Amino acid sequence: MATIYDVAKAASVSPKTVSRVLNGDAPVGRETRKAVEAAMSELGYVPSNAARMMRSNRSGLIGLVTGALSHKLEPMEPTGLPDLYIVQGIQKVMADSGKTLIIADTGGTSAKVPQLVRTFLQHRVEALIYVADYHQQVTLDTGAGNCPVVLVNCFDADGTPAILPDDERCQFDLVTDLIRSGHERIAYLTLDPAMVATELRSRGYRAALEAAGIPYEGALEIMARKNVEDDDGRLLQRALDSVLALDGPPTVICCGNDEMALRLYGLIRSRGLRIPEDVSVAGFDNYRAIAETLYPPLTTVELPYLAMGQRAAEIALGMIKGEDEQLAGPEMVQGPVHWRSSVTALNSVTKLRSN
Amino acid sequence: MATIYDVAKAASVSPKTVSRVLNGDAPVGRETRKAVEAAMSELGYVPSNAARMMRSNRSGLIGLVTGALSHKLEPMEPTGLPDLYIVQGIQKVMADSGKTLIIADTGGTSAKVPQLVRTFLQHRVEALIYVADYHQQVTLDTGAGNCPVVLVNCFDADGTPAILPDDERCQFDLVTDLIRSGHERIAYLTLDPAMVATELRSRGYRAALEAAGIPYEGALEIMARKNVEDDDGRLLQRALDSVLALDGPPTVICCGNDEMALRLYGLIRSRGLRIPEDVSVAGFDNYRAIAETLYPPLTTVELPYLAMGQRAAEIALGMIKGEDEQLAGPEMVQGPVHWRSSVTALNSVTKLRSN
DNA sequence: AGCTGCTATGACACCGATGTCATGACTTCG
DNA sequence: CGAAGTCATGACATCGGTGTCATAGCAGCT
Repeated sequence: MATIYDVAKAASVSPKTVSRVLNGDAPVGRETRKAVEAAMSELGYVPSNAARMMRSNRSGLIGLVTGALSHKLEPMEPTGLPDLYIVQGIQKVMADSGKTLIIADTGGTSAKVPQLVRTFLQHRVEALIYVADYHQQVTLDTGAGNCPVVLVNCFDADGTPAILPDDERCQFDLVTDLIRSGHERIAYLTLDPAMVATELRSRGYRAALEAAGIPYEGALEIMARKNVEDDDGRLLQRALDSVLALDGPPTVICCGNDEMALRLYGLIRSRGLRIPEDVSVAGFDNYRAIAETLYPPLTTVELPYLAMGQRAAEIALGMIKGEDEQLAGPEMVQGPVHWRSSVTALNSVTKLRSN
Repeated sequence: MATIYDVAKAASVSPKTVSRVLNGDAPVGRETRKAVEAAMSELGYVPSNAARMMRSNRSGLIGLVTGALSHKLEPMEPTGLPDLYIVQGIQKVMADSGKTLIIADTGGTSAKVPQLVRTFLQHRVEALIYVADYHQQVTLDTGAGNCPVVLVNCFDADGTPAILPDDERCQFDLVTDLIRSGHERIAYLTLDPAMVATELRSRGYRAALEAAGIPYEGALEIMARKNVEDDDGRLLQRALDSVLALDGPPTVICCGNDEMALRLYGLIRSRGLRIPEDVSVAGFDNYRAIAETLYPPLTTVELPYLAMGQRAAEIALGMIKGEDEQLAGPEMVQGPVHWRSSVTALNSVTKLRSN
């Protein structure tokens, strides 16, 4: 591979002059510049980042640790593919600011993390971003670096800067919209209560009811999914039958996520009911392959994974520049409700929030 | 950040000895080694890959260009998220062999590719892998490098090593299994014929019929999806009605992909038909969030994206080592049929291929 | 004793860029 | 016309490791 010296020789100038042409940090004569540029393209010269980095101490690299790419191998992924959207958001912001992303995957075992972090430090990454596959608490061993760290979709006990989805607020918004459109009997089939998100969304559900003056009824909120292998949908069936058998059956059923809603479509129809004429359905996640493809399309709320990634990247960039933004705790991000035809309006509301 | 010199001073040895401890390329005295190791952990020393790379000319980096992370922003992605599985497969193999992946995203515009490749070359990647988001022909401007290149899910005119899904064979296997289970009237609702995969799968469909001695009937193979924005499912409705209205209606309907099958479930039921009692349905892709969640679960064929990624990574590693595997043309990879209950067996076949 | 061979270690150059300083030619101004 | 300032360029050191070669100490053999 051609070096700056080869170019210099070919153009009959000093290496330093070639450097100046490359970086434009000092004036270079018109003729000289031309000669150098000709020599560079002639030799197919590409500057070496390694050498450049040695002097400047700036790698231009951002390290990203994630389970995103591999957790889908597991049979029991709790949610969907949110982390991929997060990665996408990060990638976009970083690319726009000239940084290059290096990505490592935990492969599901967090034991590999220290090793991965070490590799990143060897490459002298300017910041480290850790993306979890679902909202959770983590204990990250950053390997004693003064390297900026940002957590996404997770948080730790040390107050490390973190970006989190506002599960509570999202569920609150969704349920509030349902209420506005005239629903009062609102069932909520939840995910595994061991998950942080489940608890938070539950709070949002209850808060929305309370805000509207609708009494909370325990029989309408049922756990319908456990993160264990032998749950092949029986929990969901039982939960559905349970709410349908109530004296005042729900007019709308909220699901823990869009996959559950997809399953529920089948179950509801196999009981001879129509969606949304007999019962409305709402999801969570805006997993578009499902929500937009289902018939009728699914009303759901979007967790703003892309935005979370972008925000995390911005914070990381800020920390690199030394702007001590002092994110004391986690920063919450919320997303819009997507109103689709799986929910009927029971009243004649003229205009719903339609973002 | 501590350097090898700091460590040397702290341990009262020469830098070279520290280097020897790090790499184990020459004998070091027991006491000396201990002292050096103590000094290293004391100072939190992490070797600089940049400096190391300068002498060895080995970056340990593999460049990956993809549209994977961003194409889902587009409203009209042709298939699903196959490329993510490919990336996952690559990542796994590379991590196992000690390479670090650096990933860049085209953001949907292939115009950015040369720029991205340049950045990779600056980082002196040892190989370049290009992953397309769906089976297609590309013209990749590798920027005049002698850097090994592997294409995945795409191919070019120059015979660059490429890994491709064997669409034809997969569709052939699926249809053959349908025939074995007693089906003879097999409809096939295809994707946009402008896509390479559509043509190949069509061939597989016809070949399977021919192999079984079943005459091909044009009315049973209908284009049901165009990659244009204004197709909101009307094509699919028309296609369905068209095959159902035939004199000999199909006993099973094959779909261009699992998303189409998901849509079809709704349409079939809205016409009062049951799945699979009245008509069976088969998909393509094994998009698990759909295929496994649908009720009844969807019979489909898996495109082995993960395996494709792994194979591509292995080939890239081989090329780095100089093993001129001389992949003249593209290498085809196939995947298994997943037999699920969306298809009834019309005869009493004792055992089906059940991989 | 003298030679060979092995172990443990250090001195020094080098990889490919860039920062610092020096230099020569030329312009501008008092 | 000489001093000061700008422009264009080059010499040289330096970043943090590693490859090459030299060297000192010591055991084993003849």
